[in-house]
Amino acid sequence: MAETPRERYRAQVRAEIKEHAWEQIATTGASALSLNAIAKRMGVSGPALYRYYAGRDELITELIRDAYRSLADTLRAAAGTGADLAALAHTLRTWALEDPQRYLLIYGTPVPGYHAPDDITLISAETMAVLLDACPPPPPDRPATPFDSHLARHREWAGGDSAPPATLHRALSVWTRLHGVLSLELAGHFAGMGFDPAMLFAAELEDLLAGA
Amino acid sequence: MAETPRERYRAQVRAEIKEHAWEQIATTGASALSLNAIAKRMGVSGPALYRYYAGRDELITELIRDAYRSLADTLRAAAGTGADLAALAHTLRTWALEDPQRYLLIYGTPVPGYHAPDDITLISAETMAVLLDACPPPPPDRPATPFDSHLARHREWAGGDSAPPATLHRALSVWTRLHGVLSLELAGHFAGMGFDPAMLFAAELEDLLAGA
DNA sequence: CACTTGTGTTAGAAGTTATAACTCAGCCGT
DNA sequence: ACGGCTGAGTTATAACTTCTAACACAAGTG
Repeated sequence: MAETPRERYRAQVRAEIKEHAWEQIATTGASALSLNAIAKRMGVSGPALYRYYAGRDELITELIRDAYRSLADTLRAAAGTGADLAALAHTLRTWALEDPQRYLLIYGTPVPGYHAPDDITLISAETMAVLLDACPPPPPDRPATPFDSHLARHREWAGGDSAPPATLHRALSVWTRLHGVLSLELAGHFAGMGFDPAMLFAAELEDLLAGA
Repeated sequence: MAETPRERYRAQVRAEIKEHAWEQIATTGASALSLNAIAKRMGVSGPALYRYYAGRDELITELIRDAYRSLADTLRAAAGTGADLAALAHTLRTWALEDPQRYLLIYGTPVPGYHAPDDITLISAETMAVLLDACPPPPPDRPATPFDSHLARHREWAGGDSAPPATLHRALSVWTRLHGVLSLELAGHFAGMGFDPAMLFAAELEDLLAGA
């Protein structure tokens, strides 16, 4: 390693910038993130930040990477302590509610032109792998659905994993259903409806577990 | 009515502005929508647009309103021709794929400070009402889930509708599950996975119909 | 101890939203 | 039909934004 003092300082400043960026994103949203405002809060002048990030896009990309990383680590840590699918779902929801804008930075509206770097899609795959491992194998008596057979032939995804198509299907259902409830909750679409989103989340989860 | 020529012209220009706005949103996303760019494309100078919209926020609010309106009208029209829940789901998906950014303008990442005007939430309720009407009543033998009983006591939502809690629950499941698949598809999260999102959508829908 | 490297500075270009002041064309009532 | 008011479009300006360029200087490096 041999960290020079300058590298150490550089890393520290980069981290500080990201910290302020998260703070700002949490209050004003990612689209309104301003390098200038961050600089002002750090007591330096605008262009100074360009020594550390090539531009706004690179900073946001780094934040997205960190968000993916945080989610993957959180879920993997939970799985490591023997959490089952239900506990994993709860971990996901807690992580999302902890910082809604962080969740939405990953799963929210994408910028049309933007393409994530390859390493980010790798981290995303890691998250899916944790989810996949937590999905119990399907009972052997259940007939394969059309989507199952489709998955058997089309799975560039999870190449290393030897899970049967029905399990892949299940993981996808878990993912999309939990995301469906979570994203609508975070976006405030349940606001005027009176019920507790946590209970809808629990109901959907219950349904998923019963179906296994 | 008695439309004066000026009112007529004003309405026409407002419509033209929105048209260009949609075009721009489709290609660059809502966050990058620029009044200046619209003005340039219309051959007028920047501040001219402020005669028609008080600012960027008002224009976007109007676009959001139109998006909700379009979705509600589309679904209601489909329901009017006797479409069942499956057909309605297909209509929703078609509408979303037709202009992904329009869907995401409604259901994507919200701006933290933003609160939609009341009339918009009314249109949203209209959409939910269509969905609710298409949900078949639950078989009477099924026991109420915890969420069902929760809904029975907490439903500021759908006050006029006399649907039983189990039907409300079903409508919420339909909404959140279809949205889960759709939003991840539109955001490109299924990109590298190889399978056809339409088939996952169909599988989720099938599951919903079977559960009824 | 001198030198190179990198950090922060100011200046400035090219954008953006938005307001103010002004010109002028077109509608409207007399 | 004609004068006046209303409102549309203009330019100028302020206050922002991202980002580049040129410069000063402090710090680590040999």
